[in-house]
Amino acid sequence: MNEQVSLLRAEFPDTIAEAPKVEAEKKLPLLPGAERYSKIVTRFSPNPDCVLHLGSARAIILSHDYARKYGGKFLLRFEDTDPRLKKASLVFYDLIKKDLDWLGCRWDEEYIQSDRISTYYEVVEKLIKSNGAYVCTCDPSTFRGYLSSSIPCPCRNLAIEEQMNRWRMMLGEGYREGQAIVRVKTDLGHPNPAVRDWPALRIIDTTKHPHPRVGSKYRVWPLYNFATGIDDHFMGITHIIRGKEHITNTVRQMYMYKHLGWEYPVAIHYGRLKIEGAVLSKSKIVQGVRDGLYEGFDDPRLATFLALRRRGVLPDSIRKLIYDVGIKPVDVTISWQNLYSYNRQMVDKIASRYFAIVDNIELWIQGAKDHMKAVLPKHPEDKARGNRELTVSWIDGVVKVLVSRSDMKLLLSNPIVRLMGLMNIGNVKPEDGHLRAIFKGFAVHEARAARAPLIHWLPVRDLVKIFLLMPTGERLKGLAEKSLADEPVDSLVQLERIGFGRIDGKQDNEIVVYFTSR
RNA sequence: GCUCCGGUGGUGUAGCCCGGAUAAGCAUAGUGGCCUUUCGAGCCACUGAUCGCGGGUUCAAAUCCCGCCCGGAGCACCA
Repeated sequence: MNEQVSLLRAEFPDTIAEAPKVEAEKKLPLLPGAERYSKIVTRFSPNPDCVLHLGSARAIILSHDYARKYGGKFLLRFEDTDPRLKKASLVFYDLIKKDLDWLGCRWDEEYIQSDRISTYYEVVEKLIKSNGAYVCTCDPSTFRGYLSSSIPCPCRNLAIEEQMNRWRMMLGEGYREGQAIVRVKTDLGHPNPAVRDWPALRIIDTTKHPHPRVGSKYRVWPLYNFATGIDDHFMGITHIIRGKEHITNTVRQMYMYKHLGWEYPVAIHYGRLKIEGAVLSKSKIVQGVRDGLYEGFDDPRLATFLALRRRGVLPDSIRKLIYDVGIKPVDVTISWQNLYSYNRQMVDKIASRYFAIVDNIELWIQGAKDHMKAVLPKHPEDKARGNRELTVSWIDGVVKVLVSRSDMKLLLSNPIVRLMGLMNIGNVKPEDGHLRAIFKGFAVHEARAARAPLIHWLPVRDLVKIFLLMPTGERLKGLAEKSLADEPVDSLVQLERIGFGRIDGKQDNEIVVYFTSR
């Protein structure tokens, strides 16, 4: 068995889930009402009108992980029943699945509501025949009038045959868009007017607004509560984990369940998850991308999963964050620091170290010998990873290195400063366009004894250009040691004293690094 | 306005349902120290909430009750 695992790991490193997840899973609180079911079934049901972002993380991770924890099933269901206002786009069906894969939330079954229209038609007929629904032809504003005074509209109590007749007219060409709607009967005296006789199916002119998948095949489309309620029942969902904006929807749907003699699943509602400063509105994201305000759905300024992945955030960091936040109905505004902290704990172990400088200044060192070599480990705790070597030589009788301009103050105010892995220097003075310093020995312990700051540096030769993309969208040009070029695309690295990043690509002798965090 | 829900240190969370054990645990951020050829990780210490406000019940309340204030969600032929 172990042999097989190690073989698998060697061949397909991505197929094996790693340990941190197990540790995090311990913190998942018990699922309410789990004992009532022999098998837990959860679902994630996005509208494919945008890519997924951090705001969906609670629904996805909790639904998936609870299903796994209890040995149940996790379903993916695309809710694309609005060809007009919240119209789906074909690309998003695919991108959403990629997001889920990346998050490690593999689904057991997949459904698309636009494939299930006939099911909804069957149920609505059953519902009409059992006097649980009716076809309303009232003008919306007149209907609202009846509703607010708890008066049944003239359509509500028509005979069932007449209702069926109207329903067939809806399906045919008997009514135009907006002229008829199916409503589910509830309690007209319900304290919340929003619950009273809610709309279940409406007509959409799909010749004008074709559905991206099924075109103009259907003109009667179910609304959210109807489609979701039916699917949750037929798919055997035991636990619905969704945002608290759906609380009244739960109340609405329970009326339908009662009409049909179904048992409503356990519904858990969580609050909105925001992250400071980030735009988490799907319409704004889509609009921003379309207008060119963002580079794409993976623009580092966005909190989409695509962007987080590109920036080097690991899915398990998001998972840990979600576990930490829990399932309360209150809205939470997470700080990026929190995410970064979880991420660092994992990335620190895997990221190799390199020197890089964004804004450099030359430092000329007198008294140092020619041909020096600094040997630094790629990872301080994992020596097996090997070393990187930086060499410096005399140029016009001095050793020239590059240091970060941001270290200037530190260089000028300390009697001794250590260039990591190379030597100690002192007497730093600014000169026209560069800094000048004097060699002060090699010994680390001397630097430590003098409480000398340690700074990173670069040789003036053997460098690669880097292009650093910051989370703010800012683009910084810089230089890094040559060995950074050996890092494969997609690997996570630490640019020492700058922060963590992900190698995004290499082009024109330049390495593109997406900055993750300090 | 109506119908719901919630308010614990900068941020997030535990505890409250079944009131008492340290007048509040943890994480993160902040500060200091140790360690260390990174401003990372690790270790240690410190800072920081009288638990939204006021009243009540009780020997005892963050935990129960009432009022108030504040915040959020819903009130679409959207999901």
